Amino acid sequence: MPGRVVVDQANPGAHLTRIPIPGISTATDSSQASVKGKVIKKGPLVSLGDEDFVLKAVIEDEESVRSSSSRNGSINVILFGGLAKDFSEAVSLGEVVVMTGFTVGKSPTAHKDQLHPCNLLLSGDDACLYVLRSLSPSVSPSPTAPKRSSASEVSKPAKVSKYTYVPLADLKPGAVVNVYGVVVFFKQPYKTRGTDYCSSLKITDQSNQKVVCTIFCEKLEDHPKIFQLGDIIRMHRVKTQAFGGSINLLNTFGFSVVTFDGRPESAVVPRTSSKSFHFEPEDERAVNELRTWAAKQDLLPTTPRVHLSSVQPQSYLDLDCQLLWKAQVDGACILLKVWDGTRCTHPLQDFTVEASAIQGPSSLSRERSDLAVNILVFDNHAEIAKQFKPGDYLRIYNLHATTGASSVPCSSGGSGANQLAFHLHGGTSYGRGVRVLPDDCPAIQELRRVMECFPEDDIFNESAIMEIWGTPPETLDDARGCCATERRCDHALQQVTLAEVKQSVPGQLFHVSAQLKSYQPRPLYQALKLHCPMCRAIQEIPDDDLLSETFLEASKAPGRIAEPWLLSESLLLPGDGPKAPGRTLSIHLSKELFGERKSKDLIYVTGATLEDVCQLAAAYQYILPVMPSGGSASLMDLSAPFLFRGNKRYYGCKQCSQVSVKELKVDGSEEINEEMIAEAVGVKLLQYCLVLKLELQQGRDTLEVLLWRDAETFFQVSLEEVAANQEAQNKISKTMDFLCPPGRSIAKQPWLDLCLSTYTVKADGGPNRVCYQVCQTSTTATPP
DNA sequence: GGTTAGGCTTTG
Repeated sequence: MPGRVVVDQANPGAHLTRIPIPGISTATDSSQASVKGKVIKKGPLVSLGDEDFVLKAVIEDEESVRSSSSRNGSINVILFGGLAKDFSEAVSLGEVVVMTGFTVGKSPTAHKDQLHPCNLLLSGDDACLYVLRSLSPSVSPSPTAPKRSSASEVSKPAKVSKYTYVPLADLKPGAVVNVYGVVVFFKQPYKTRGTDYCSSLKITDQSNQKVVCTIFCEKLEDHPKIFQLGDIIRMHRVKTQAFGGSINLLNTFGFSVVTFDGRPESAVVPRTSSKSFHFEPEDERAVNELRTWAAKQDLLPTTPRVHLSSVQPQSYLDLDCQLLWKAQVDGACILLKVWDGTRCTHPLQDFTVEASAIQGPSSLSRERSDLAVNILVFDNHAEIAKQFKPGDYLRIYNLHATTGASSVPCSSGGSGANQLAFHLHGGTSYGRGVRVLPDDCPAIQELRRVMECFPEDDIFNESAIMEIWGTPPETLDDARGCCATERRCDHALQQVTLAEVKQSVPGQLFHVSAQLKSYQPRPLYQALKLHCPMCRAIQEIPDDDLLSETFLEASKAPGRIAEPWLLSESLLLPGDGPKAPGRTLSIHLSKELFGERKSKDLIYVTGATLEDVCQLAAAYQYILPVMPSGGSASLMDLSAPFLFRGNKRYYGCKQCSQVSVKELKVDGSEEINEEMIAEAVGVKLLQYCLVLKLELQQGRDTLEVLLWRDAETFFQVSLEEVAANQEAQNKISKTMDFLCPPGRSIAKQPWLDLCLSTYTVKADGGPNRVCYQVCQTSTTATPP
């Protein structure tokens, strides 16, 4: 059947010349050729509308992979039309296919994906793809079981899988083996005294033997991704070791690990950070066999998932929740504010933390703050929690719901003997730990369904951002490689089309590949703005002309500053004709700082122009412009920066600051910083943010998305640096020129691999709006 | 081609 995918046909394309993948070139006479390979990548089915589809896959020449290190052993295959659709439905990763009737093209992505310089295009009636499928391959863990092959298997007799898996009861000391198992105990990776993190787990299999495994890896991402008891784990190259009368497993050279959800009904999705891993249809069967077996055993403690609404005092529980904000309490303790969409019915212990110590939106909607609880995370877990970001979904293992007075530094004391507090104690006993769960994992989907009943809060004020521009717009062909950006998230999501993103229910994450058609604002520097973490207002950065005027106005303020804690010195600067009369510039030094030999750290200035301040900033660390107000020092209008440090300018929020210039108290050893100064003068510091509107294009479809919350990750720059120096600004504009080159056709532009979040913005009065945002994505290519 | 840990509740 031409133009279709054919399963189970004996010896397909036998009348044609089989060309090994490395041997393919644009000179190949494709009408007389067939190509065979194993599917090692399978892209999403991309709809072009009208029952037209395209799909990209990568196949690997198994012979050449085995025999040489040739880079040309893997080739991109682009399937069109019904063939793409059939392939998407009928062919699995790891299966071997034979193709005929293809044409050979030049691969536009060869320099990026390092694959074969050509690609194979399958379209039209001549194209045909055959799947070679064994009818009953053996995946018995026993290495001795022979493998039966179906008549459709064209390649020689049955080949034995590259990997054999040893039943846990058959382990002998002093061997390197591959194993499959069900996880019956685990600890999240924890830091050892050595150089590595250690994962400690216990697994079992159909042989009923329980075996302890210890995995040492320096990088957290190389550790087994175990989320819950019952997960299935496959390990390659672990060594057996006798310890305490039993056999343990330890990772060794070339170690690799893949894990799977353990529930029989769930899809077999490998969890791994390794880019190329061995996965055959037999693996899927092995996972399913273990799942079915495990389900019939009484292996796991049947701890139901505990929601905050069903927490019992003095108990230990595992909790799935979302992080709203966090605050460092002291060196060994972090406070996490979390919620799970349910209400804890017990009275809760309260904590107070400085607003400035909070990372994330400290002002939550009523609904959310009613449901949110505090979790104190100690010691080793506090170290891990430092990496968490507001919005992360967390699973906390062996969380202690405790009552009784707490004496942690942030406890606001009070009556409290019956008040409930959540502690994640230090140490790893009983698997105590915490990890971020990927957004697409079933437990998180369930959590989201509950949470969706409560209005969306965001780290920034979304409507403020949407006011800056209008509403998002509307409107595929081609398949391709990538890419000028890469995703930094660890969501195991398939790529989808822009159309699918638009059709989705908000509150989800997607992986897409698209080009950048246009972006705003132009000029680019207008994208840099100021943002208040407290009231979430966003404002423009004033230009120097405006600032000069503000400074000039302030310099005209009458009177003197006579603060008892200041030493003042005035300079009479000569004028330059009637238009530029003489003026007085005063410099004030704090007596305490002078006594602490920190007189160069901070000076207060009066009567200075913007140029004066910039000049003084070269000689002093911090410059704080002030003006007289009834004998005391007062700050200038907060539309101007209230503080300067070198090229850096610090602004305060007009709405949230309660300005009053007080003496800065320092202890001798402490370094002065902008937070301390801001606090001394009652200023709530504004933060720099970058807000870009990107128009993504995927064939004929486009989608407008925002980039702001993760702009620093995207451009890999600090926005404070961008605000202060030209070099950092150039980095951003060069990157944008590279992603969206002026005057170049879209066909020649690079592709971007992106992680997108979708969410609803509550507009005042108007209908709710769905917005899209680029998150956890970084540019990879450095523009020339 | 090599140390770490080797399950079993903090003491906030």
